[in-house]
Amino acid sequence: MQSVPELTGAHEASVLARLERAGHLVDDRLEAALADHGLSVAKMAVLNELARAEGALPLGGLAERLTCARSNITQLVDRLEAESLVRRVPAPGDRRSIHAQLTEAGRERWVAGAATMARVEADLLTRLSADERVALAALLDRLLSNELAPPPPGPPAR
Amino acid sequence: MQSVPELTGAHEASVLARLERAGHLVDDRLEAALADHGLSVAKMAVLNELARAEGALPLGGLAERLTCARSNITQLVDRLEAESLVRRVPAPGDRRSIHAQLTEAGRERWVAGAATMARVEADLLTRLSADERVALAALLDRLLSNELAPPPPGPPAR
DNA sequence: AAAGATTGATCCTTCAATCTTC
DNA sequence: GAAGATTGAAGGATCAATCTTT
Repeated sequence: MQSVPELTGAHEASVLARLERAGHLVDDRLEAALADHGLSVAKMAVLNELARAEGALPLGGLAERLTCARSNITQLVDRLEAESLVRRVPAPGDRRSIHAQLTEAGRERWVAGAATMARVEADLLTRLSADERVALAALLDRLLSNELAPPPPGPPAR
Repeated sequence: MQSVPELTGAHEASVLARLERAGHLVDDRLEAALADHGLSVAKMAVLNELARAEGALPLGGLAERLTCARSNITQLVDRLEAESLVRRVPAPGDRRSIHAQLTEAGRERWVAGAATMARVEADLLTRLSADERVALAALLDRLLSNELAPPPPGPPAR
């Protein structure tokens, strides 16, 4: 049993730990509020894209916009279709492709869900002043700048 | 929320959206790095508690420390035990209770995993100065102050 | 062969129901 | 009956393999 790892990590971890907790807090609040409408964050993401598209979208396109695996979309749409919130329609030109479309019920649920999400988000941000929101956004942007540019020197982490 | 609904809405969402993305970024990096050791963030959380405990912990106690459902621990420990990283031992005084204990292999994997996590975390924070880290932590704390005190006036969100 | 979608396996998480022990 | 743990069902996500169409 060698010496306890971390210690130097304590300082760093605390910032990232807060970040994780904050992310989960937002997630949990949204999930809980959407559950009242029989919705979830994952379902709302699909409904959102479909509503913004003002028409049908290929399943692969949905996967791309939500940056997730195509098989994930297959199952998500399965559940949404079982609830009649979304409909699968054959793609016009290409018989390989399948498009997803909002139903009337789906559009109504989306409206309700979007209103709920906006309320939860506004609620969470009441603790921060306008200046603080700007400052937080800026700091997160600097952290996120990492996303497309993994540091050059040495292997990232192994 | 009395002024310009659309604009403030977009503004709020962008801060929260960044928060979610940042949270996922951290998660994904940790998950990818730990995968090289056959570990995951969830498994590391269990290993961490067991290592800190310097002995055996009841499964219910683990669920409490990780603030998750007890059934989650059951399955997590199932998988860890299948890999011989953790061992289930009968609790001394109470025949209802079962304790989990790190094996030697488990302790070794934990050491490797902890080192990897520390590296990933340090790596992610290189983009922020010491001052920025402090500022970010403070802002997140204010956001988190919401956690145990859901605003009193009016129904939270429905 | 490559693109689009699905299926099957696995992991992570929760809830409700169950079983044993207290 | 209540506490501790497990099981079963389900949502959510990923990857590898498969099937159809291009």
